[in-house]
Amino acid sequence: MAQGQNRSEHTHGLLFLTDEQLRKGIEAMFFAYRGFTADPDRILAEKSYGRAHHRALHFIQRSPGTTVNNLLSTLGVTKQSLNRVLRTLICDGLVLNEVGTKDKRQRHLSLTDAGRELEQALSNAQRDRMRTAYRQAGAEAVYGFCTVLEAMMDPELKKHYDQLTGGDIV
Amino acid sequence: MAQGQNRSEHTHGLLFLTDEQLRKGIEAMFFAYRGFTADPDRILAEKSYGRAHHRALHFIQRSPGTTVNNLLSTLGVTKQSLNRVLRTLICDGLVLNEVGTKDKRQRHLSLTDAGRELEQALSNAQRDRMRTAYRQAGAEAVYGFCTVLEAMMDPELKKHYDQLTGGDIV
DNA sequence: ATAATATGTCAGTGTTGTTGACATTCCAAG
DNA sequence: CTTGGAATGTCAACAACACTGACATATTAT
Repeated sequence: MAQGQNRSEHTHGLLFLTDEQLRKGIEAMFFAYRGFTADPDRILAEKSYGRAHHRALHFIQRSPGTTVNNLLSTLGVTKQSLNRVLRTLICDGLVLNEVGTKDKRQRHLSLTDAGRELEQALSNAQRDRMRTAYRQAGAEAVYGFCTVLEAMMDPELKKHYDQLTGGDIV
Repeated sequence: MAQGQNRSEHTHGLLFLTDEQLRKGIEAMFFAYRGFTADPDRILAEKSYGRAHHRALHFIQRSPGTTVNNLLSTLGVTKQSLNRVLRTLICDGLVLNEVGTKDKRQRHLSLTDAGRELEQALSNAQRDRMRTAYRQAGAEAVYGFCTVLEAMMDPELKKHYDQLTGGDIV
């Protein structure tokens, strides 16, 4: 089968890649990322929130009780930038900010019911497109998709990714 | 939560996808895109350009002589936003702006030698990471990577993508 | 006691996107 | 030939979201 041929190239350790092939991958990333954010963006625009709010909600949902510092290094932004977003989310009653019990300097972040509701709406929109794309492409393609994306990450960000996803494949 | 899923489900034509699996793909996209733009961003920062300049240079290089309108719909931004970027690139002598011969309303955009030089530097940085990731992941994974990304695009953007890449695989 | 850590906040700046309004140039249809 | 519309350029104002730098406040660690 064709797969065997492809794999044999891989076992030789040398994948012949033209600039055209690489350029195509670059453009695929560009166009796909637009689609990736399009659906949540529409919901966010209604509530006059932005992508930064979505990201904060997502990672707080993913790690309830996380600290500000941890969220900072996951998102890779400055505390001033994150603070602007967090302040509005806390004021709007979407995020809870609780003083740590062990270390009272820390603030533990979690979602309120309203926060969970919005996060769900955003995630559902994004997952719907993801699910459709996955089904259209097939399981093997999905496996390859994640493998390449993981290989593209900066090591520092890969750590956060592995920590969140548990390190297992797809 | 269910952990019994494997590729065999693909043969059934129905991919069973948990929210966890989809969430993982979403996070992979987020973290990978950061890596995807990191290297060009460093070069751009030195020259006090931004990502928008990179995108303009890329697509002008890709379709020399393209019109402003075509570039607009490829990039998916307003003409005012693009114009700000184009103006600096033209003033800095990186982009040529020539009145159309057939239709003199149109402006045909192309890169100067200096423009090509910067575009090459940016593209090389981005392709290097892409190449490394491709080699690390293998040919099959690359095929799947592109397949899923293509399935994620909005139909309108997919047209531009197909037009640029010629529609052939990887 | 002092230093370091975790967090919050203020002020300023830059890039990149948005709308809205308006001028110019030019093609094409009446 | 006039008129409508398309393609382009530009001005102004504004918002989101990133940055830096400086400073304040608890709290913990040494």
